[in-house]
Amino acid sequence: MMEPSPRGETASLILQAADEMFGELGLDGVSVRDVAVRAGVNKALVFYYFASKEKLFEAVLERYYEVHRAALEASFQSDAPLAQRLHALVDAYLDFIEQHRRYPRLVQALVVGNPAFHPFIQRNLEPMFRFTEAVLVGISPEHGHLAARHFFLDISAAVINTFTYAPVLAPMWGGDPLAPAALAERRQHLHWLADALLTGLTSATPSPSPRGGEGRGEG
Amino acid sequence: MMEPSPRGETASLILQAADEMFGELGLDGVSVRDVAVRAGVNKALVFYYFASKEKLFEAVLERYYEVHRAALEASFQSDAPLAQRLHALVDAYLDFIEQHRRYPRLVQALVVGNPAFHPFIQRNLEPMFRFTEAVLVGISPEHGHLAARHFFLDISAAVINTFTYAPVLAPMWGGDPLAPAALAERRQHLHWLADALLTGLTSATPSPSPRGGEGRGEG
DNA sequence: ACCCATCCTGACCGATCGGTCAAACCGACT
DNA sequence: AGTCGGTTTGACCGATCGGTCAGGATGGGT
Repeated sequence: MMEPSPRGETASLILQAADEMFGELGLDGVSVRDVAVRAGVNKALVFYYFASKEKLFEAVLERYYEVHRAALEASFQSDAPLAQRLHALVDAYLDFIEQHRRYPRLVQALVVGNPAFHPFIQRNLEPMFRFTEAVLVGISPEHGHLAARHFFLDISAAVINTFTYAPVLAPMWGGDPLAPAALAERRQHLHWLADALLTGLTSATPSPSPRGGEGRGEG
Repeated sequence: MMEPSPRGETASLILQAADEMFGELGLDGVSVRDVAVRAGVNKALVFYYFASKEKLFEAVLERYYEVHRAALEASFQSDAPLAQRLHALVDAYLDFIEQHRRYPRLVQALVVGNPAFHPFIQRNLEPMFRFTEAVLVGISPEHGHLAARHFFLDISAAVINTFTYAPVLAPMWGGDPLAPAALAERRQHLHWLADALLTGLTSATPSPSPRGGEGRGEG
């Protein structure tokens, strides 16, 4: 180990350390000192390469967002049947998170955290939103309670909360919800969920209220 | 309302201030000094009534959990049709959060935050989990990808993420997703979602794979 | 040799944090 | 009058935080 740090890699050492620590302990759970120590690097170097702790955090996230976006787009085949495209979308999401377990905690913490990050999140989330929206174009109405945006929210919530809630759900789940077998079952369920939504959508008659007497309208 | 003072007047002043501030800025975004100032009270009094900042945070959450649990249970009518019971459950969840807008941010931040809180969350979440599970008993198999636990996760995720993601979704949503009209639409969608899941469940044949060739099976 | 830009260091800063403490306050009871 | 328990105060603590700075190394170009 005479030359542990090949030149020019300092920034990525810091980025990697920040990735690991932020993903486990959150933005406020980690100090710049911690990151520097983990990276085996002087603390001042963190500020040399990244303007601030927040910028470092964003740099970590930006990397994830890029890969995530690419994974979603790669799953897209415009000529495949709709159900298959939806399954592919769910799989792409699941696969990506399985390979980047720290990602969901990072984004979730970011969303409920400092509002100063919201523009950053929006900038990165919007492409994925538009993309998922496009999959349902033609099948889902543009407005109303069956619009694509609702399904984007349903599905991404079901996927991401699988991971963020896993640690607290474990006792009720009867074992770790992120164990391979449990995760495979969850994937199966999410496929089933996509099918159920699709069936509901395609068989939906234009008649507005399928069931009587529970209109709760706007307040 | 939300329970009177647990002890004297001062303690509930602190609790109320902590509620407001934690709900907006999270555990780490608020200092004990901030809470004391907001409550118009000496900082040392916070530690006099609550052992630590974390205990104060838990006290805030515990109050919410109690009301939430009560709201869910109140929505339960064992003799009503299943679909109606599910709608009532969704409505109870939505109504509760609408009336306590800070709650979802609090729990979400708690889940992705310090793991030391996990036992606390589990203690409070489990009753609601068991309760929701009971609604589907008989209709949902005990094991496998259609077990009740999956639906608990799907629905609670769809409901809670409606609120936690609202601020970042606004630009894509075309307006505030928490505006009364948007929220009413979301409620309609969630009812539709519950119906779609129920339809899928009741019409499900015992045959395991409804569609060929994409088994990603258990690992 | 010199320069210069990049990379790196360790010491340092002011601010803020959660938490403690001894003392003071205060109404009720004897 | 005294005193006693619950309540309140302000000063204080050590630790840690994000961030800065002056200057030391290093290496390639001239």
